[in-house]
Amino acid sequence: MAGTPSTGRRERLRIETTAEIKCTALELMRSGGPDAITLRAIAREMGMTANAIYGYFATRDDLVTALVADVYTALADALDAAWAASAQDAPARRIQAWAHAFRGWALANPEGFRLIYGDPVPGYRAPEGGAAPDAARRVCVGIAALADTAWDGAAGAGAGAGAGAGDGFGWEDFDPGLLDKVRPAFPALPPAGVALALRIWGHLHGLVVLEVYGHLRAQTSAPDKLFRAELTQLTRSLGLQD
Amino acid sequence: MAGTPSTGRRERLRIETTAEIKCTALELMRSGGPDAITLRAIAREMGMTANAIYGYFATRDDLVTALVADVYTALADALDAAWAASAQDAPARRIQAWAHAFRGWALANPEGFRLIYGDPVPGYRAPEGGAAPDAARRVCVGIAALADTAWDGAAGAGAGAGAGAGDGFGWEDFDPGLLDKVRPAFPALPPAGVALALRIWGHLHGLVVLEVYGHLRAQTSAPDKLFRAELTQLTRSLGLQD
DNA sequence: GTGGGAACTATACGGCGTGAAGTTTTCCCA
DNA sequence: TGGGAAAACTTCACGCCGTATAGTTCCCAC
Repeated sequence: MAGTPSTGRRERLRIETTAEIKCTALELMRSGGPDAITLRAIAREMGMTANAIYGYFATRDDLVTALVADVYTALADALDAAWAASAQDAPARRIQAWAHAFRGWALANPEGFRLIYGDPVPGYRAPEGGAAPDAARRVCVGIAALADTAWDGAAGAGAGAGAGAGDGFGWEDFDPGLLDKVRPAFPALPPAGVALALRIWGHLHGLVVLEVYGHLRAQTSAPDKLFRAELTQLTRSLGLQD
Repeated sequence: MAGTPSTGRRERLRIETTAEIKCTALELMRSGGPDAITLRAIAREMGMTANAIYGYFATRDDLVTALVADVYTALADALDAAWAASAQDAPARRIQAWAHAFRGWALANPEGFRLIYGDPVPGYRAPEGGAAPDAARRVCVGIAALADTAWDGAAGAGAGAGAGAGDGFGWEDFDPGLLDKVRPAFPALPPAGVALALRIWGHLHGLVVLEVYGHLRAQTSAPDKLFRAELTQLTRSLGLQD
């Protein structure tokens, strides 16, 4: 009832204010794009002075970094949830469910998508470590699960077709931090499978980013049909029955 | 000798100054990213006042629009040149040459790539018409040429595999302005072929944009190998001999 | 109840896009 | 050849931004 007794009123307030700052920033982003994330605007919204925020984030970029981490984590959560929800389905359906969740999230949160994958805000450069790379790896592991499912569920020849272009890959081609998560989870997945995962990532990301940034809409009025065709072709090339 | 007599000294100077503004802006972009494109910085570099630029571009966004058009045109030129240079090669090699030209241009001009395909500059929103959409369509037509080559050079079954996922597309699914250029140039290409072109665009764009924005490098140390594998798989799935 | 530290404000600096007004330069025509 | 219009450019101003510094207020532990 008393909550964690180790945290006094002081730190609780601090945590709440920190959360409010991030929440306000996300609201501003949703209504005005990532560019609207402004210390002064946040402070205005919260009835504070811009400088007060410096008590919670050393710099504007630190705040943006925290937002990226939060949003990226939300995306990873959504993808994991979609994956888990389709646990009973056939491999092809699972992959399609995951991909639709990806596109759906991006279209529902275009500003968040730009924040994560685009140039978030004027001079922002992402720092080295932190929570955002973790979320990125979670997404990659999720795609590796797709690849593993394909490897598993495909006829031998089918998997060969999907992997055929992956010859020549070795574990040394990939980030150790990624492999630390991928290899234990999917022991049967060879290096070529990880390469396949990254290529699938590229396929889906490409179509979605073109759509979110409006480049696709200029050429076609049916991006959803295009995406569906892409998925059909993807599962087919992986040798999966749909 | 006298040049075009219809243009007096006045307009010639005007054109030169306009070019110098754009050139200076591109230099700033190359050295400091798209964010460095600043009226004041350009003016400083040129020994002028920031407001003087308003005599040439009504607004900063207008300048950015002009830059986007120029850079996009340069990209389209590079791609067309690569395509023309491989005219004697087999379809698979031509497609690979085009794709490598695309990735190569992006890696050589990452700032330009971000300018075209990302969030160029704080609050910038692309206008409706103009030269940039033209260049975009040129690129799309180039990819349609890829698809047409595949349609042409592939065995019937192979083309069927590539197009299999394209069933259900009609001409009404695509931008009339795009079709105006594509259909006369490639009369044999069905709607599914245009869909295939857009999907190929998505594939390549996805991998390249992930690489340019650093998301791929975090997961693999061999993005070039990945891209090559992608192309091998692409030509294979199109039923082309490499 | 008092000292210390955390939270916050006030003020300031330089940089940004942009508008209004004023000044200089250039060109064209009477 | 001179005068007036137009173009090119500068100056000043406004409100926005991130951020540094210094000062103020208030809560909590001793």
